[in-house]
Amino acid sequence: MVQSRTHNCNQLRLSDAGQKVTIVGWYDNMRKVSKNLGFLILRDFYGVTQVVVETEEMMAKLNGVNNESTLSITGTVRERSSKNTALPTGEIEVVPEEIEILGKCIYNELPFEINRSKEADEATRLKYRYLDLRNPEVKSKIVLRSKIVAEIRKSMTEHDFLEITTPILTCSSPEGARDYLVPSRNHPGKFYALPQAPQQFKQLLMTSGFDRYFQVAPCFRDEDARADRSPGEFYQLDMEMAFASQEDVFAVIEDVLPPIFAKYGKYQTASTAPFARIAYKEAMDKYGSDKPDLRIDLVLQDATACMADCGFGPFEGQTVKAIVVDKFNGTRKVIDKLCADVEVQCGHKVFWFRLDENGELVGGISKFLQERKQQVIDALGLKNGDFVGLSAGKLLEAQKTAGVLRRFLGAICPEHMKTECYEFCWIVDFPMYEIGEESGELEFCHNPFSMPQGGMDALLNQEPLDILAYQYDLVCNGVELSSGAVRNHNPEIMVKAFEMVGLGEEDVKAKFPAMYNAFCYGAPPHAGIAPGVDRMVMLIAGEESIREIIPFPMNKTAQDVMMGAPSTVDEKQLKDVHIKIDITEKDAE
RNA sequence: GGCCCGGUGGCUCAGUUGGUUAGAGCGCCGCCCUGUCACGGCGGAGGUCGUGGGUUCGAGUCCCAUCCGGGUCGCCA
Repeated sequence: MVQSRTHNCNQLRLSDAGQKVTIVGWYDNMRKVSKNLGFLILRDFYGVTQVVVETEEMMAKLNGVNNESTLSITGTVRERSSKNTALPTGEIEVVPEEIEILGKCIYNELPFEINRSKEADEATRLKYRYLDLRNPEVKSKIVLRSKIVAEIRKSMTEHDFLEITTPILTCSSPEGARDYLVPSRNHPGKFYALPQAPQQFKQLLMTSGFDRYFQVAPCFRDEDARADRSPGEFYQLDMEMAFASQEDVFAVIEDVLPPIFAKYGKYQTASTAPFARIAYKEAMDKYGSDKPDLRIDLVLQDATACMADCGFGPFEGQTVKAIVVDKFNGTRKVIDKLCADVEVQCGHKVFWFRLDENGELVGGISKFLQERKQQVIDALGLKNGDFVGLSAGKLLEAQKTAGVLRRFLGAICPEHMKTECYEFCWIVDFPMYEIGEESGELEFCHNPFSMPQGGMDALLNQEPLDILAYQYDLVCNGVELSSGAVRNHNPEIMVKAFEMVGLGEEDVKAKFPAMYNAFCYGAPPHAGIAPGVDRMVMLIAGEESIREIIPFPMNKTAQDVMMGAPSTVDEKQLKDVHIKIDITEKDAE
């Protein structure tokens, strides 16, 4: 019978000296200083404790025991003769009387050293994730995630929201991302789908009379991964409020999130209510992005007029955007790298020149501007020493390119970027419709369920491209955390909104039957949002890769290399669900 | 699917213009060491240089193809 532990490995202090204790944990390592003297470090979830092995008998018990085996050690706490102030338990050690091996590690060499697992190849880390997670530094991010999620639940509950779960097996939705499909045994040829988000269910909850709903909701989308986007599945803080406006939603988020960011974050300060509200159009114009990083104080200017017909080919007939940067003295090498980085990132070239300390236009494209020097200086408000970065193209292209340039400039100009804080903002007033790039026809810009600003009147009387939606994004430090909207709860306006893009009542009914029908029975106006939990934890933890904050992440190609998913299944299983595998030669390659 | 970066002992990486026997740190194994805490000292094992083909007297290095990993664009209403 194993003696149960009396203390964890981060608990014993000098005041415990003389006590008989039992501690358990992993054999972290042993510093062996002589034949019969060694210092064994025992590690558990809570910390480490030193065990001094100083007898032949105890040393013999550890002979042949590999690192990472689990041990139970019973002994007496003793004051150390040489203390380690860096450790909470550094003033004491345990003198063992009994050593029991609880779980052998049969390998004397591991895929990577536990305390340096973050340096190992990522595929290896994922395959041996259970070893990777033994690294206290890696484990701490999962602990952090747990604390953040607990705090979110607590705060949402205090704001009178109810956590309600919604189905994981539901039906495929006709728009959006690719679905994960689940074949049905009882209904041959039919499929469930895993929800891309609980969108329709939460709106149905509102229609059912629930007033404030939230859920830490798993969402499934079969799309390719990014550093900040896990493939397959992710979590949202999904919430919805009945009889609520855009401002009601903002108020809840502005109350719930900043304290959590400030409490657990890498940075201790976060925006307070109210967050900046920036219209979509203004964001594109000033920041060249619909997810601007407000820590950077640089803004875009329009330089189309003052660059017109200057003879520089790439500007010919294009919109030109400029970013003026003072106190930037990057060398030619730094500027070249900046331009190259932007081009790699967005595929478009950027250009530059400088107004030097003597008031001369120098560098980059300056020779095209000498004749109109004063005009350029006046138009852009240049001072001696200013650097000017430029982008060109159709309006949106020029804006986006300059937006990327702005981000890179922020990263290399410490004077222009606050780093130790979380800057939130709302992007509001998204257009309801846009002209589709491929179709050339009017399409929904975002979510077809959003309420157009001005309601039916706007749909009937405004230019379609001028109609704005009650649609908003939450952005923090240049990361899009969430989209949300005031929903369209009025079946008539919904049908009209669909008619604008060449669809009609039948399409609404076909695509969203439950929601459409429900709204015909008296629906409350409602609004909501769903900030991504993974991205929030990533920002709070200050991690660059989303895999660091997910307990068991998949790799870039949506495989779980530890479990071997996805995997083949046997014929019987396929037969049960009426599935025949049809792999073409091309697929098999 | 496009583009970029990478793949060399268990781990991290170096490897010059193509040139003899492919190196280092960590880890592992053995011996020594009575207060270590990134312990130290001495010795040792461990490599088809992702895979296949080509150029060459000679390829880790050059060329072609391919696989794998990461990043990015597309995609993610």
